[in-house]
Formats: sequence, C-alpha cells, structure tokens
Amino acid sequence: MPRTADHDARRAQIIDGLVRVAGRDGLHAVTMRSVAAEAGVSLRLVQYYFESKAQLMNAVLERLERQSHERWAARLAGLRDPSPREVVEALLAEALPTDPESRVFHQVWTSYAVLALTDPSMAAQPFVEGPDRLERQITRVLAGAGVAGDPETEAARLLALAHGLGTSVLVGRRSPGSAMDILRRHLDELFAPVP
Amino acid sequence: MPRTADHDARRAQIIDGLVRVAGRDGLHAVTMRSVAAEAGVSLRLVQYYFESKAQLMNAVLERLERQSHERWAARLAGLRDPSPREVVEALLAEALPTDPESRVFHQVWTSYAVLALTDPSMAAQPFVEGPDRLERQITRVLAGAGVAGDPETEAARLLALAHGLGTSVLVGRRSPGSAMDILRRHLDELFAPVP
DNA sequence: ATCATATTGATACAGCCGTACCACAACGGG
DNA sequence: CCCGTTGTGGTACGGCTGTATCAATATGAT
Repeated sequence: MPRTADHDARRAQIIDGLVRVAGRDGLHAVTMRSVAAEAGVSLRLVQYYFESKAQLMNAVLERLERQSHERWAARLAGLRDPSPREVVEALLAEALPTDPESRVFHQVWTSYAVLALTDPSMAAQPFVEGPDRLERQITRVLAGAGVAGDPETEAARLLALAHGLGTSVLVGRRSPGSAMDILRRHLDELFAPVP
Repeated sequence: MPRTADHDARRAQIIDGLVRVAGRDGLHAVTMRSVAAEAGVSLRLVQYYFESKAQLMNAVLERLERQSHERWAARLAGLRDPSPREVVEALLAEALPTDPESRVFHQVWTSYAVLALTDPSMAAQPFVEGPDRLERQITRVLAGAGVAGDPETEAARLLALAHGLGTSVLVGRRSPGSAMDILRRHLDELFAPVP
C-alpha cells in the first residue's frame, strides 16, 4: 500500500467547495473547475474522487441531507425534558434559514430541488422523503399532545407554513425574526388549551 | 414600408417557447438555440427580437408577471358579489399549481427566483414586490371582514401557508386537491364566527 | 415593375464545459 | 532496495454556448 491520504476528508473538502460556490454564485456556476479552485485542489483531483460531475452532485446532496439530519437531531438533543410544543418548535426552526450557514444550506438545497423538478437523473426522493419523515414525526408529537384538530392535517399545515416562511426569508421578503414570530403565533393557537 | 410582421406576436411566440423549454427541461436547458427550435423559428430570429440572452430572460420574467397578474384579476372578476372569504380563497388559489398551465408557471417562476438569489444582474424585485402586493391586498380584505387576530399577521400566515403548500405540490409531495383542502381548513378557522 | 428596407436565414468564432489521456511523485510491502 | 500501487498534476479534445457577420428574401410604397 503506497501513500495514503484521508479519502473522506478530501471528499468533504471538495464538497464543501461546491457548496460555497453554489451558495455564493448559484448552482449554475458550479463547474468541475470552479469547485476545484474553490476547494484549493486541481481539476484532476476532483475527477479522481468523483468520477463524473453527476456523482459529485449526488454526493453533495447526500452530505447536505446528512448534515441537515444531524443539526436536527442535535437541536432535539439540546432540549432537556421538553414539552411537545418545544419539540415541534425545535423541529420547525430548522426549516428556517436563520444563521448564514443555515441560509447557504437552504439556498443550495432549494437549487437542487428545482433542478430535480425537471432532471430525471437527479433523484427526487430526498425532497419528498425528508419532509415526509419530518411531517410524520410532528404528527406523532401533536397526536401525543392531544391538540385540537386532526394531527395529520395540523402537521401538514405546520410544515407548509414553515416552508413558506423559510422561502420568504430566503428571497429577502421577511427577516428570520418576523418569520419566527409568525410561526410561534401559529403554535400559540395550536397548543392553546381546549376550552 | 416592406412586409410587416406582428412584432409583439413574434416576441410572445419566442417567449412562450422559452417557457415551454424551461417547464419541460428546466431553466438550465434554456439556450438561444433550444428556444428557437421550440418556438419554430431560427436562432437569428431570437437574436433579432432580443439582442441578448439576458434581455430575453428579462422579457420572459415580465411576461410571466403580467400573465400572473391577469389570471389573478380574471379570477376575481369571475366572482359575483363575493364574500371576503371567497375573495381570499380566489387570491390564494392562484398560488397553487393546480392545472398543468399553472404548474409550468410556478415551476418556471420558482426557477427564476432561485436564479435571482445569486445572480445580481437578475432583478430580485418581482419576487418581493409581487407577494408584497398580494399580502397587502389580503390584509385589506381581512381587516374589512373583521376576522380575529391582527390582519397583517394573518395575511402573512395565509400567504406563507399557500406558498408552502404550492411548493409541496410542485415537488410531488402532495396533490393539488389535498393542498386546497388544507388551505380551506385554515380559512374555516380564520373566518369562524367569533364566539 | 422595382427597389429600399424590414425581416429572416446560414454560418463563423472565441470561450467554457465535462471528460479523457499521459506523465510522474510518493510510499510501503517484497 | 525497488517496484507496483495509489495519489496528483498538466493538458488535449470534442461539443455546446452566446454572439457577430454575411447574405438572401419578401413586401408594399412608389
């Protein structure tokens, strides 16, 4: 076995380069060359670690998905003996582009989703399964908390609202704070004690 | 004066070609050549009517915006002596990709919005001003109807919900019917008679 | 009829894209 | 020690892009 470099670290370095390019200049500015330059490696190296651009794009999507899942789990783990409302609020906060890092994530993720609308080679599953999982999880919490209304419908409504608010923040139509306010107001209603 | 063609009709023909390409294959598949082929004209003609691709892209955005505004006015005009709730429902129905035509519109519009996130040459105004106008209009109706809660907040919530639902329909996570159901359920609550 | 000009067509060009290919540097097992 | 495997760099190639250039056609006022 000759010299061994940290394969995974290199891949992560390149993927992060792509995410930075996509976040700054848009997904259309992502080329093998621009990614290589941003990651500080040669074009050949990008080709070496990802045989084709399609594989690179896919790897980025997987990494984004995993990172999202981790942030989302970490946020839950940070709560000590949380109420159902706190759990739901934590889950939905992840759907809003609050800090710059989260903003880049949502921007790139949305770019991918739009691409997947028309590109058959790009799997549409992540954009359906991810929210589906989240919706099921919220449904469970709502059902357990005994809120008024059908838990499934309320979960769907919550998720759609959060996503819509997230988009308006992304395009600069609303501040993260005001989006969070609206979301909390909705939760106030939902978790209001039944009369 | 030699032969006279309908300038505006030609421009519309080309723009419609672009919208079809963008709707079918994605905005990344939009090239001067693909648009020309789809519109059934020569590449040179596209160059003739739109000096550069940037101008073409801008013209498309303007046309989409105008069409949206027209559909939206037509929907309102179709209501005879409508209740506030009917007005709001009509306004929001336009935000959902129900028929195929509306679906293409939303798909292309979203592609443009994502592009505008990073491309400074692309005006971000339409993606802010359009929803803003709609939100103000809904605010006015809600205030006039005397619904519970702050009209501005409720209008913002409604719009975000509708947009979120629209997105979930677009990515195939939900049917237009179920999205409309959730929206109506929300309106039921909002317009419920105060006790 | 005819001709100036509005309109359309074919093609050339420079640049960027993804990918393929060739050379070689580093390094650990024999 | 050294050789084959693994990692890295440079560069060439065909194809597609937006744009520019050179012609040709059609038409209606004269």
